Amino acid sequence: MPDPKKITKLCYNILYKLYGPQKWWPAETPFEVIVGAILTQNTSWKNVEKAIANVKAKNKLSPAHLYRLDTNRLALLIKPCGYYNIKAKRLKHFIEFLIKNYKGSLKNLFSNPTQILRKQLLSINGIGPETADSILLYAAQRPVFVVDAYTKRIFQRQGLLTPGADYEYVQKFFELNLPKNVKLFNEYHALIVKHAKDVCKKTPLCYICVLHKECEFFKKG
DNA sequence: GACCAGGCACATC
DNA sequence: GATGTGCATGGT
Repeated sequence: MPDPKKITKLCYNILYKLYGPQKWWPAETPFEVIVGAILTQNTSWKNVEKAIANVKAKNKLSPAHLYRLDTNRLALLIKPCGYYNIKAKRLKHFIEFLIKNYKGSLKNLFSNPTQILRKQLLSINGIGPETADSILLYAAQRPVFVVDAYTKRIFQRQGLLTPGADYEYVQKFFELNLPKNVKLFNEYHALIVKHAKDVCKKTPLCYICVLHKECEFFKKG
């Protein structure tokens, strides 16, 4: 097994060279990041865009507006992104948490240290590890590595992760082998998603795998 | 008409 | 603790 520090960095360099900066998260405000993070659970981003556009069109994209909006009406607005009934409830759960504990202010919520903040987010019904970490990285600008199905799939195929690796294990694999840097983590996760959608899915042996086999670490190994 | 998409909570064993 | 299931639309 090649040095994981070198491999994780090399992977990043290959992806960045292939696709360039991804400019994530695609949102205008931190609050929009959070809404998008909940709506994109097991859902294509295209559908989430439609749902968010509907909410914006009704001028409801703020904690105060969504707090007052009836859950069933909210569900209809976000219908295009699927699971709309459960996602309407999940959005409500987050907003009620924010209003009750932080007077509806993200700035107040984000004044917490990263680990406290993560625990608080995870305590909200409907926010699991990936959603929490997406909020931490892309809305609160914390150096937390976001793991998703793509990340596991790609790095398992390359033999860098064991098939059974759970969320925490995969996250630590990256966090321990990369410099703790918000910009790097931001770009890395975005590049993995880009790669998975563009190439990895369409070929039996994805592009990055091929490049890896040609690289010096695999030749030595 | 299958199959998948930037997960999560809950039931059951 | 591991595994199975419901949630649902829109694109390929």
